Amino acid sequence: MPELPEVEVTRRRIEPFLVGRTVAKVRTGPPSYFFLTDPASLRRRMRGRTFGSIQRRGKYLLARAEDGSRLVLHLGMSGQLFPEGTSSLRLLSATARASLKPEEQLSFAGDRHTHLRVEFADEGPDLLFRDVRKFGKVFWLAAGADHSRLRKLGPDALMCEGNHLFAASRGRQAAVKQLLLDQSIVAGIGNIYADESLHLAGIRPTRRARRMRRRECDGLAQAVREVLERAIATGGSSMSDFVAPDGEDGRYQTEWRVYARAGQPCYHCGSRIRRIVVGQRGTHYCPSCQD
DNA sequence: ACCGCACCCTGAGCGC
DNA sequence: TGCGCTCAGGGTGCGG
Repeated sequence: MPELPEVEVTRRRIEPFLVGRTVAKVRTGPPSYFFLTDPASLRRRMRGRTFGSIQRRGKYLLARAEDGSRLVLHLGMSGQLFPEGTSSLRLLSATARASLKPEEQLSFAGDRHTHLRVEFADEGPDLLFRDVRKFGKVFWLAAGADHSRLRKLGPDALMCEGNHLFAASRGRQAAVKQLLLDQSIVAGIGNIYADESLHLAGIRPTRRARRMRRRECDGLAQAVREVLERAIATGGSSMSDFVAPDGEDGRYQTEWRVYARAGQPCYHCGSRIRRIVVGQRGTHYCPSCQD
């Protein structure tokens, strides 16, 4: 599931395939809630644009055209953004993979889950946005326009600060983990990095936010930044479907301390990692390191 | 203002 | 072998 590190890795690797290129044609799937801008309108508005930069805000990507209009993308749960011809087995489900010959698995051309394809005026590869679960989002923002989804975002999680977490947690009965997952408080943290950050900070995910002391908020903010920076440096976490635009897997999943490790020993103290549910999310923690 | 929960979707993995 | 069920998760929006 793409969170801040996976989105940032995607941004960096997609940049050379986007910046400076002019859109010749856009192909889309049918209208669905995936398209917050109607696909016909999106195709029309993108044609002829030249992209000047691609930025990230929380888990959103914003590709900026020369006139200040922007293509906004959210990868949702299973979104994949990559140039045509990317070779990765993760672009296919296990069953789809099994039905293909090995040579057909090497280069992905598009399928029914590919909702957006951008063709450019040059000879370079198309850009594809594939999303099996369709929780991703695409919309177009005219120059100077804003969108409620972007307006609501808190400061980027890479800039997470203790005083901000402390202020935001005052009077909140909810678990501190839910605070971290609230994109309007800090933008970019998802389920994996919330659990990982809380373990590094030694704080139990169920701790009521209002009980957090100032010093603990400082420690948690630092842990969030450390975990996210390390995850970016290792190419993000690859589970079933995250694939960077160059087809390479991330490696951070090999460094998970608690996520998906229920029943296994804590690397720090040897206690068995527990799995509980917090705010309808699977939550993993060490009962002895985190209190 | 805050909080719990339903909802959107598909594939994997299970039991029968 | 195959069907039907459950689960996973981000973000929004609803009702309490």
